[in-house]
Amino acid sequence: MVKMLRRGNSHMPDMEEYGASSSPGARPGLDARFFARSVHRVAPELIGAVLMIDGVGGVIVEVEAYDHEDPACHGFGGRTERNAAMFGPPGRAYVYRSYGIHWCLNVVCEPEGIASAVLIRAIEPTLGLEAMQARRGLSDPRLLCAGPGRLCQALGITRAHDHARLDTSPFALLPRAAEVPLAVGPRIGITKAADRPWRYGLARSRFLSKPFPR
DNA sequence: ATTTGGATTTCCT
DNA sequence: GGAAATCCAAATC
Repeated sequence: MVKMLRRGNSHMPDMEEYGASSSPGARPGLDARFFARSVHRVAPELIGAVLMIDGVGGVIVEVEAYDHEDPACHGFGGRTERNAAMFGPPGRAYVYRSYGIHWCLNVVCEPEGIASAVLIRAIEPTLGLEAMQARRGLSDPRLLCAGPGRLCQALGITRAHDHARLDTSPFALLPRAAEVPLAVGPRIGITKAADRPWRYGLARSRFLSKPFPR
């Protein structure tokens, strides 16, 4: 399924309103106010945004939403040491260890105390390609950041970034510049609440972790 | 093209 | 002890 995301409508303020972390001459980044809303509104708006760490990164092409009433959400069963960031302020990173091997990056949403987050699942690598290729031991751009574990390896994201703000150094997060064709479908790799269509992607992108069913 | 097993942390029963 | 928001390579269809 493909539809166009509109930039502004009567229910939702324009994304330009949310920028606060501006520096002279730079487009304002997405800050805590942008993320202090329903995770189901935030997630699709992240498609097309640019994520960087120390200048390395690219365009977000795939995310998934996890809300506080969602059995698949890590915060659903209450706070633990691992998921503590999900219960903290919005706009921060929640980084967890997946299958004992990989790191996965989320951005915390909703007002503080409501455990929800957007899992960043894939980006199109555009900035600092050589750094990403070196960390991944791969050259094929299509495989560099196509998956939550892969993109964390490419960007050098680890537990050290858990709780970090995404609107200040070393991170930067810029809103998408224009409308994007959006794909929607069920989330990947979960067993609980697997039917909920809360995976969003840039339609027909070659940099997705998997194509969207059509 | 699709399936399988191994690597290994964190949390829950 | 076992499952999990994963990835990779090897084997088999």
